[in-house]
Amino acid sequence: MGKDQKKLPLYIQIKNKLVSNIKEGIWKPGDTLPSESQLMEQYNVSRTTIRQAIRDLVQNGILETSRGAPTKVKEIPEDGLGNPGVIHHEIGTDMAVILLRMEKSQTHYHAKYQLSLPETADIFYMERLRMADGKPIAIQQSYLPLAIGDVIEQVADKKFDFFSTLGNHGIYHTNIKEHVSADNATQYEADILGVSAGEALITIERTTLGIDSKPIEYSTTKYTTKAFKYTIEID
Amino acid sequence: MGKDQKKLPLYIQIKNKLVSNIKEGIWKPGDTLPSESQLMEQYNVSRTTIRQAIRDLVQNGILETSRGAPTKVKEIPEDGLGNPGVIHHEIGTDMAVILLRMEKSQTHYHAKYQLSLPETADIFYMERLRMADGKPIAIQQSYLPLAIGDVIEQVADKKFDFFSTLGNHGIYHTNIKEHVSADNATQYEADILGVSAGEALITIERTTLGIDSKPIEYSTTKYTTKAFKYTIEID
DNA sequence: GTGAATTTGTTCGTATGTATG
DNA sequence: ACATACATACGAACAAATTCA
Repeated sequence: MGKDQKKLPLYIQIKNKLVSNIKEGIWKPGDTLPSESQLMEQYNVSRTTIRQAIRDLVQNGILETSRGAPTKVKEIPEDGLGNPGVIHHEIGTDMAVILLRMEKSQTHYHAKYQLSLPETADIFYMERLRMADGKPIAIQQSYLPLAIGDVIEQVADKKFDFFSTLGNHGIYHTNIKEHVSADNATQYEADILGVSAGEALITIERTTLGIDSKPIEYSTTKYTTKAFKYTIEID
Repeated sequence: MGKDQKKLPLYIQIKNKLVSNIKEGIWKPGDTLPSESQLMEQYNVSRTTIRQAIRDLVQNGILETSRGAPTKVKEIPEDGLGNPGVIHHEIGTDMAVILLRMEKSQTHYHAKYQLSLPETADIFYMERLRMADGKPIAIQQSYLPLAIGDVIEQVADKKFDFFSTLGNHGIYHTNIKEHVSADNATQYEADILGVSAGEALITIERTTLGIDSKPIEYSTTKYTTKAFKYTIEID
């Protein structure tokens, strides 16, 4: 790790140490952190400093505090993105996913650009059909760096949403950028999704950054409008 | 104002007082606040308390601080929503708006519900065509409480985005909820927007809350996909 | 279920660092 | 260069919620 830490404010240094502990899996989602007094001793700083670091991380959605109870590493909600403010809601009760294609590829240059990977790099590619109650609701194409792909390869056909899996491996996301657009379904898409050709679909193009600000996922998902709600709430 | 303030934490009370000053126009966007020491004297609290109140409001996007310089009321960016994270980008250089309809109405019960208004209340209704470089890009229907409507009535056919106007009248928004969906254009919409019937449109349904958590705007906007980008970024 | 210990939340005071004007 | 303003950091005390013997 960079030793430029020396010039950074103390509370930032503490913040980095806490995040490291989470990234290295020493503290997992749901785990409780040492109390503020213990952290004061451990890092030899005042309570003010500890609290400021923790406050920032709570604000970042990494930690969770409540009066009287120990501070916890925030759980990644199952089948949720865990990104405060944006709510994807796929409508249905029995959610499943069908793996259409999965490969390590050298093409997909467009995706490599989004993932800040060199053109020579291999990339993990995945096409999946998202289902609700036995009916298709979306086609999703995901592109991942190989290191990340290895982690979710085993759950690609099981986990509806794989961010929780990543979290369990200490891979967190701090920044998500989504671009929303609308398209008319092609005949191919219409056939797969069971709608009429030309029907309006919602397309979501997503780039997810990890804690170190490097991309960990790029995906394009086309949803049928009937089974999908997209809501943004900002405070 | 409610006198339940007595039981609230001091810094919350301070926060409310600061917000009041802004809402009442005593401090306008761009104005500088009194220094922290002055506020300490004025409200007879410690610097910690003042700073905690200010920190919250900075986080809320109401205030703006920088080292060495006085704290300011944040400006509302012209033609921007000012809501960190969500970026609407209407593509074009010469933006204009055409007022199609404007009235005080007693119907539109659906909108009254969204605005938390009683069914007996009058409502301000407005339908506008948003243009870029002389070509239509969206149809927008806005519903506002009468008090708000009066403020923007004079600029309805001039201001492309009226949030800055509201800000100048001390009306701020702190919470925005948007629902994004896709529709196929009806013949009527297609004619107005100059596209083919059935073409995919992006529909954005928006509810905006003021500082006091009461709705100040509800709108539905249908965009052509060619001239509109919707991006969300969350940290 | 009670009560004591623990833990986070709020608030004061003070001192020093650093950027602005 | 200087005064002013916000940023960081220390220490201390009490309040309020939770946890656990």
